[in-house]
Amino acid sequence: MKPRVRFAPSPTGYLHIGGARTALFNWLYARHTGGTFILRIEDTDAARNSQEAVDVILNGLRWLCLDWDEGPIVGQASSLSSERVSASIEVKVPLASPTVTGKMPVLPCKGNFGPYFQSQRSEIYKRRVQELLSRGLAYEHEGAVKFKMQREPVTIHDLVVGDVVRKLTDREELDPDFVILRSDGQPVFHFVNVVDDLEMDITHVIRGEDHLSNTAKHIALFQAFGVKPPHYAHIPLILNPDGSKMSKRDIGASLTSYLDEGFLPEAVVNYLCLLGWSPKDNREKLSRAEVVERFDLPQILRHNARFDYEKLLWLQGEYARELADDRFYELAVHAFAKAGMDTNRFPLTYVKAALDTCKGKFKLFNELPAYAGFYFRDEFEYNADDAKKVFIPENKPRLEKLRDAFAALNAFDAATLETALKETARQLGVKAGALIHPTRLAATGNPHGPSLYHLLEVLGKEKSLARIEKALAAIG
RNA sequence: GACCCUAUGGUCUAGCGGUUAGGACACAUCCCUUUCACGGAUGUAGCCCGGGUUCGAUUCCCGGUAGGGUCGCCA
Repeated sequence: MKPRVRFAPSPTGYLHIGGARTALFNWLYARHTGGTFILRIEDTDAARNSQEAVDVILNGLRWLCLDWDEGPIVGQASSLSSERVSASIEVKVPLASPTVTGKMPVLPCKGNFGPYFQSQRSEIYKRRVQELLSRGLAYEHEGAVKFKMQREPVTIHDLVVGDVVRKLTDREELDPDFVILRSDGQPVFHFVNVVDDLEMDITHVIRGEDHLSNTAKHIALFQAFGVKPPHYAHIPLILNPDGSKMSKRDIGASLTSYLDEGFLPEAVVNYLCLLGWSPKDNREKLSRAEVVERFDLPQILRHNARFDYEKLLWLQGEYARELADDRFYELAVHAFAKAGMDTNRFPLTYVKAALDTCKGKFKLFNELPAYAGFYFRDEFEYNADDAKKVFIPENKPRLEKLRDAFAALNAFDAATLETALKETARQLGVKAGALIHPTRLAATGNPHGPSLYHLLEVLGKEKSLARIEKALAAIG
């Protein structure tokens, strides 16, 4: 029987990076085994539910290209533009318009085990509570319904951790029973979670280790219903760099923050794979297909891992460098637009030529406007520290001579510019650097950037000379 | 407090009853490039502590310590 695995987030308007990795591991296991990946929305907390909150989850998964076989159908109205989804990865999520009824998310779903929103499954839960009640396995208590928990230790057979014998804590020793139906009539998480897994024929539960202790309750519930519990795999948690628990308000805890910073989803996915899982052959950079092929539960590590932003950034650089041109342009244009720069005002060939000089030289797309903004605006500040160093009186006559040399040029391509600059330096009896640095600052305002000769070629003779002229005036 | 999980350089990890304990990120130095980035080379740095088993433990067992998790009418 093919595995049926699920990711069951609750819509809080926020998708934790750890939750994203849980989704990823579930997805990987389903794809590796040829099983079914199910997305179930645990929206029992009506107060927090909204279409937007559900969209955060759906869009987050779509961004990471984690497609699901059963669950809500994603609409085209998604706030995430499709161009941000890797072209190299087939997205199986069918597109359709979502229907929204009131405040509750009622997206059309696919799959034969629906509904996939817990808010629509109350009848099922009611029936299951009655079942336990009538069989004497649960009882009413102060308006709520409590489940008669066994007092003996429960053995959890975990695919990652191994056999765990969960004994009662001293509190549970006093009263091991727990509430399954609140006095307001709402069933609690432990109960709905088990009932849904049971009704949806879930075979593997892959979730964070924070659920390990509570698994005893879940197993007891399955047994009460006379059903064999699914296989459990508890994966280690993601910690802050300082080793503390990564909670909602910590930097980098939200998946959305990586999208906002201009990370590539393939870099995020690759990095997340490496956190708590290893291919064990010293390889780090792995394509999605390679991970799907190698991924399996026994290779999952047992200890928590700290989030290493620098390593993610390294992977980001790796993937950014080898982006296909079309996608690179799209992401770059998007980054400029986000920074308030409309590159559409410039000829497409100019934009592409400008971007070509930047490819592979920056990592995050959010860095791009600062890195290459000089291509798209003539007004910019000179880097103060660098200006102090290179906009000095003795450089003025040198820069004037270079301006004259450039002005005399017929061709204005990188090779010609390089020759002219080096020849000018030779005549001046100075190192090329004495001309390169002030010219770079004049043209871009920054001490760092694309290759000087190539950037001047893209800028063109007129703009290049104008900027040198302007710098000359600034030197005074 | 009780119960559970975990422990290899700063970080992510490979590994094994006998290894010069391997790789990656980061860091340092050098080369390339008169920017930055990339690439190349070199280097600093590690088996939590204490017992036990064993001819021999980083590896197996026990204890300690540390970190994390769970004990809700939150999910």
